[in-house]
Amino acid sequence: MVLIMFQSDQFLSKENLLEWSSELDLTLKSITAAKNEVFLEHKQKCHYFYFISKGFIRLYYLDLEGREITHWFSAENMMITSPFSFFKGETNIINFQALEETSMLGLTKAHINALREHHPRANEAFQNLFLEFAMSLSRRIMSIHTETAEYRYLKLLEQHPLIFQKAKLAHIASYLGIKQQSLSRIRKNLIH
Amino acid sequence: MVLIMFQSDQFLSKENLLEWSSELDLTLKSITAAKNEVFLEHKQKCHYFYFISKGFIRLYYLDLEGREITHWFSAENMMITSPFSFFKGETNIINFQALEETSMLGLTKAHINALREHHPRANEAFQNLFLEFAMSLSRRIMSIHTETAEYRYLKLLEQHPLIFQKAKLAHIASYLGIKQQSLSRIRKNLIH
DNA sequence: GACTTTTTTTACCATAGGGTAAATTTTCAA
DNA sequence: TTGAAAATTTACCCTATGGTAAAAAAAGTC
Repeated sequence: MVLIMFQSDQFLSKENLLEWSSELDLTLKSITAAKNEVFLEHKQKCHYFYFISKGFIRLYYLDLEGREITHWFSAENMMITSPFSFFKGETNIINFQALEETSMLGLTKAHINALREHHPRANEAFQNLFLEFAMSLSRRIMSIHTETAEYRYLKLLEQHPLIFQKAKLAHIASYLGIKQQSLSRIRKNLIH
Repeated sequence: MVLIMFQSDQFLSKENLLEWSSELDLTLKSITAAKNEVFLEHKQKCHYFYFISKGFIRLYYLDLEGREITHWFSAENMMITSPFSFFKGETNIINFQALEETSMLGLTKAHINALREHHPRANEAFQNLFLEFAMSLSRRIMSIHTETAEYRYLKLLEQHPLIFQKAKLAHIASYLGIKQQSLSRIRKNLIH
């Protein structure tokens, strides 16, 4: 039903993941996606927790009218999955699209369980990822409920300028919860 | 900064918590709050992960104009805390208010660590709580972005009728992200 | 049961953002 | 470099929700 994306903390770096995995004789899957490729579609099952080594990803779903709604952006050194599918075994409703050529490590549930069991720091790091994810979602709801679209746009621009380099304004508008025309109007009024 | 609330799953029942705690010689704190009492205020530190044995709780924060915004409701057999404060040690920004006479168990971080370490099922259950919490927040953002206020009102009424028995319409309006007058108008338009 | 306080509704106008559609600008490919 | 496609902006009018304030209804208190 929903998806997870985490800003990877200091422990869940590419180097740590590879080192710990090799100690445990685990081989993480290498996954690449071309620019604009949707490498995981809704209605499919999500088999991996993805670590993004390089690239940029947009997660989106379709509303009742079939319009794409961007749910999250995810950059290098972040981890994403579709929790409802990956953890709960249901079919996924989120599309994962690479906005540029992207390379990832794919961790299966077995990989994650092994890492958590044998590396206390990995266990802590995963726990922390979930916590950070939940907190960022809470903050986002609070932001929607107390801030204007204009202010949310400015904050996103300031805090995540990378998104504006990689994604289309249509993607950003739906992430902010408004239509592209409204975002365009907001941008115009700011310049004035 | 933000808060957590979880629908307790089958493992994190009051009975299990008490049984496992007594096996480990842990004494959980008994906490009660009178009707309308704010038992944890913003700017205070949150020392507990609360299990609600009996009662009903509203979590709210103040926006820039000082208006109360309801962030979550929480009923019996659910667990809540302010993760930013409880897990990260920062000061809390959420007010915890009992909407009726409420009794709770207070678990400290030491309690939770001990339970997770010695009871694999408790560990799983806590992991699952975080996951469910994050998924429900994701769903809520998707709902805000794709559904009208009227539809979200009707869905809340259908899925969580208890809230309408315990909370004021002003609380519910701010939870839905609208003003009380707007909720009142929506309700009026539905009746006719 | 009358008074007070709280909660909820109503009204009126203002405003942010949506719907549709077209114009413009940018990007990309031949 | 030019033409086609994609992305972005603009325009016009519409609708949902907000702001302010008052009225009505409900709940609590003596």
